[in-house]
Amino acid sequence: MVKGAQAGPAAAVPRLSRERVLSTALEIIDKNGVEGLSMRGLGRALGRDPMSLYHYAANKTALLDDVVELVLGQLVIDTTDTDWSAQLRTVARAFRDLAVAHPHVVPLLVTRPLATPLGLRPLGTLRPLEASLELLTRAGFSEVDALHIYRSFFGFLQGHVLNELQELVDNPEETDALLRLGLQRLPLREFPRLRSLAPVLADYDGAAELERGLDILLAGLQSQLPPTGPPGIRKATK
Amino acid sequence: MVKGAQAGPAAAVPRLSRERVLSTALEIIDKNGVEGLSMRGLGRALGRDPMSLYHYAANKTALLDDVVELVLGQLVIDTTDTDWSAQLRTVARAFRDLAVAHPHVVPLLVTRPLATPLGLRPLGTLRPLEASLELLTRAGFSEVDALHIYRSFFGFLQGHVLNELQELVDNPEETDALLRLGLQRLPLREFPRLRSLAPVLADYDGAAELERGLDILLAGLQSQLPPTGPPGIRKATK
DNA sequence: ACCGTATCTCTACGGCGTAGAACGAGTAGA
DNA sequence: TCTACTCGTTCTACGCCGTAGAGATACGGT
Repeated sequence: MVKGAQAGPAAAVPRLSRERVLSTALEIIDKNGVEGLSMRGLGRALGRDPMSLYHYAANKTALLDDVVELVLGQLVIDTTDTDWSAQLRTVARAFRDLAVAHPHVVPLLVTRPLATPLGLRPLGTLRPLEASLELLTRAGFSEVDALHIYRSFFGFLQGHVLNELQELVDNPEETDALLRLGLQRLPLREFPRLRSLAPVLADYDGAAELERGLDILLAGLQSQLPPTGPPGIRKATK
Repeated sequence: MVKGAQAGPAAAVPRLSRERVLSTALEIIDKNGVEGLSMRGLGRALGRDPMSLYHYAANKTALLDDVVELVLGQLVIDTTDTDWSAQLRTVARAFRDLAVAHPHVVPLLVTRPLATPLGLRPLGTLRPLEASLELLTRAGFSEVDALHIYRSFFGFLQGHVLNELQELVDNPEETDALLRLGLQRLPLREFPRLRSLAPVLADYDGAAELERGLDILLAGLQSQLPPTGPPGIRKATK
């Protein structure tokens, strides 16, 4: 018998690795949603016994945290950008792009931090926080203010994608907005406003809405929290 | 034999009802989290066969939607308030109070709308939307602007509670902030800012943070979207 | 006394996460 | 060359899960 063993009816698999495990998990989630991912199914997809996965993650919840890391790791923040609000805008767009590219991961994105304590999360999920702090303190904000801004900013982003990715369409083959969204079920008496908004709801533009929100938020931050620190020479917008 | 049948070794149960089913489900979630709720466990808690629950909900996901309705139904909006931004402030505080009272329900609150199309959700979960639209159009906003404001507002609220309810503490019996949050695990080189923020992170004040955020958001909305409609005589803050 | 309906129970199926022990191949030391 | 050890993997098994399908029971109206 050959030693390499590269053949086989189901094509023997090359080798297992953390990367292959996690990216396959992400693929399954992208296709079938979080509920559609099981250790057994993932094992099947990798041509391995489910138990072999426990070499790469302590348990299923840890694996989910790692999937979050895999996605959030793609979010790059340029901490050397001297225009902090422009940089945040760029990050916001990148974050939205990620969410739109992986809508089924969004539940994990917003939900895992409620279960896993900060200090135990995969490092990749904490880098955006560290980088934001770096960016903002370099821009002259105090550490405390930097944290406030980070929180408003990512809170806003999470709220935005949760809004944008809401399930609206009930009946895709219908063309009339009201029927498409299934709003005809709502009692006319109780929900007149909502029903009359059907056409508006039906053509939500996420990218535009994000920009509008950013305008408000960044303007608000700029007026409430002028950079106080010494680092560079400020333009003194105030 | 008696007809009432009120006795029994495990004290026969009075009667099942939608309300009892849902409020027991909520209790279990409050105690054990969403993952801790199973149809079988819920049946056990009610002294009934699990299958009897399917008389009150089509399946488990519908039951979860109904739990969201049970919680969100407690959010009252006074659509007759002539000061829309004050009313939103009140609603914001009530929403936060609900989230703090039922932290384990928050994952459902933010996550179920991603799975259930608008038109198929329990009516109680849509009432805050309808009421907000009513409040804002009465205040003179166009329907479209009212929707925009609703979205920024609830997006902000969701972002806020997700921030506030993040799991931070790793080691509760520790007194030093860094160790309490488990941040000593983070490589000093890569996470200097985050580590130095440990004491600040450790005493997060959710209520105060909410007010700060509301200040920014409401001011922003007020400046970006002055009421345009005709209804009442406006105070013309502008 | 009867029936229809609403409520509830029984049984069973296929799937889940993962504990515990065993296995096989590869590597390093003797 | 033999041996000991490690690492990735697999096998088997346990106790959960959601829920389909069919049947039992209780009850309100006639």
